[in-house]
Amino acid sequence: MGRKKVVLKRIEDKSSRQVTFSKRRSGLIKKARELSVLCDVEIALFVFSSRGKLYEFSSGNSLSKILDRYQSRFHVEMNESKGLNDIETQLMLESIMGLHEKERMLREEKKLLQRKIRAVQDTKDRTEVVLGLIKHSNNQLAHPPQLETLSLLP
Amino acid sequence: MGRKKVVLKRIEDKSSRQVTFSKRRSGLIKKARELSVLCDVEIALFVFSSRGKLYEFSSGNSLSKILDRYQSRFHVEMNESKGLNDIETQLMLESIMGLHEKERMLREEKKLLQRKIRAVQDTKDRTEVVLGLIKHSNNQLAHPPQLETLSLLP
DNA sequence: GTGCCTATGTATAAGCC
DNA sequence: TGGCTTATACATAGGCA
Repeated sequence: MGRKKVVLKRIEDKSSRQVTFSKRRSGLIKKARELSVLCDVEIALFVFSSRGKLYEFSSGNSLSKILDRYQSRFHVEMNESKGLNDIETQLMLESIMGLHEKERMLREEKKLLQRKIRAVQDTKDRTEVVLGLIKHSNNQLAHPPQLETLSLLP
Repeated sequence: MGRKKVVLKRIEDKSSRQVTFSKRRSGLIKKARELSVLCDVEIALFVFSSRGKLYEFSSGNSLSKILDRYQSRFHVEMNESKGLNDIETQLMLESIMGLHEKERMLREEKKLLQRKIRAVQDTKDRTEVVLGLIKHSNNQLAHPPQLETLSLLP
């Protein structure tokens, strides 16, 4: 799927290998998601970069429900100050908290972006209404509209 | 990739769903294998059919090695001496994984939204250029612009 | 269900910023 | 660096046997 036929062998050039990894990894995850949705099956996919970073996809219907339940129970336990004092466990907790915070912030950003889209769309719509009025008005007054430029409009 | 564009939604017809599952499952596994070879990375893929049958692919290293790596990403030792039992620790790790995935997906959504904003802004800009032309043209022809409506514009 | 066929939609190797 | 574009290779939906 590219300019050249690909040979199934480790790509030796580091840069090309990185680019291919990035492209194919996202393609693979996309296809995993499609398969899980189209065929209503559960899928778990783990991809580790050579530097150890993990990229994963999991459809987990039942799994995610279990996790949600687990997470809420987990927060309750936190509030009740159950004895979780092991240093590594603490680090893990902070990791979870940090991720929840990140998620919250990203959702905020998403809301703002969507609001912005609506705003821009609104002014665009109003502008087009005005254009419609102008066009109509020009026709009514039998002015041959010098407005071929209108064809520029989407 | 077929006679028709596919809609990302569960295929309701059982027979088609089964055929698609079979085709796409092998395609997915093939691509997972290609990625692992071309980019020299480790991959584990699990697909559960709706009847519970497991189809899996995992690159070179044994599954257990990959899972070990998955678990050790947060420097957590999976043993009884750490105060949490295996199930709880496992669930917590999976919870972290889920959050990472959420974060990734939110970032992607954000990118898409920003792209959308740019697109809408572009058509808006073009529309306003046209309006400018019209206004100019009307003035040139000494038509008192019946265009107070223009004040609606931002 | 199983396998091929082929038209068509997708993924992606290169290349250009 | 990462996005975007283009030409091509690939995957696969719908058919048919």
